[in-house]
Amino acid sequence: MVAGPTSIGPGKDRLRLWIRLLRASRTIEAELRERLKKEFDTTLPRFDVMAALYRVPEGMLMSDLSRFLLVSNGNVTGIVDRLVSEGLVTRSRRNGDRRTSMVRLTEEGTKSFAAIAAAHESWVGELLGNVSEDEARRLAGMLKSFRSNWEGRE
Amino acid sequence: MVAGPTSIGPGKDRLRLWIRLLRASRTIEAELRERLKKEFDTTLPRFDVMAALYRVPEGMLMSDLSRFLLVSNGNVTGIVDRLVSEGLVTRSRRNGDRRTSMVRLTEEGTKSFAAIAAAHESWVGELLGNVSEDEARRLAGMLKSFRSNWEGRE
DNA sequence: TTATGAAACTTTAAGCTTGAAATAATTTCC
DNA sequence: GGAAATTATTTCAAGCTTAAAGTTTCATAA
Repeated sequence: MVAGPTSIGPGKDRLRLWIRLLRASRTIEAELRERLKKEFDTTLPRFDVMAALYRVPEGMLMSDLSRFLLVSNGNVTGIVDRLVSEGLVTRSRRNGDRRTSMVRLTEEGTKSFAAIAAAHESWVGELLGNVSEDEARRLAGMLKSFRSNWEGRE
Repeated sequence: MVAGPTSIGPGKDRLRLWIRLLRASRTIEAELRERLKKEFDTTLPRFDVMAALYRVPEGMLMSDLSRFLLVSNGNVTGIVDRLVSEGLVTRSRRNGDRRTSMVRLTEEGTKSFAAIAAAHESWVGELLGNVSEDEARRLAGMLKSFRSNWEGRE
């Protein structure tokens, strides 16, 4: 998935683009993962969940999280389990529908996330440093169509 | 990692770019993974390893694979183990340095990969269909700097 | 009402992934 | 030559990930 095109032909440019896209995201992801671990003793999936919840103080359902983060249901269960056991989020099952549970950041989780997010943003700025802000805008525009249909805002 | 920016500020455009990049690659990766499973009963990591080996008939060392694919050493061990047990690759330890083993595609592995790669390339073309070939070239150019330093070719 | 189906979530098994520790072989340098 | 450092790889524990199967709850409608 990270190797070069195995043939030349009509789809060549798109294939090359895909490989570059993947290499770029893997490289950046690996660096962010390592720093999250070293600096904050946390992981990327935990960060993702907390980032999603941070935007929505009223909380999210498990299935919302799963859709938003583009990962499976069962996956979210495990990550939230660990976040709960660390006191960073809560599951509350006290609404009308007893199948669902609302997941929210705790106060500690909110505080903790704010600090991590600040570092995270500056890391991304650093890692994408060789992309000018202008170029970043253009690139982001081209990638817009891949934005999940689920989320209206950003 | 996939949520929107949590603040506005100087790094905003780069952060947005990173989030779009990540969403795009996760979306495409998920689709490719699913098709590889359904159509060829294989996985993305196995495909990656085979793609790397396909380009190099003389084979690669475990550590070459690890560097090239941007994954850890231990990871490659497991994937290659499974490919060996499926008869798709071989490990040969018969060169001068007895610490190393040369990993190669078997004849069956080569044949198998060629078929998968053809489908893979057309899938990528389809999934990136809304990016014109011209746009693909420009985007790929912008992402060039993330190409691993290790590989000279592509 | 009560069966039938759908929805939200969890569990499970298998595989992927990492970082760190362990093993084994080679190289370096005294 | 032999100790010490380096290199290549594997093993391990913990966590992430998926798809599929299972559980509980809700909604629909006969």
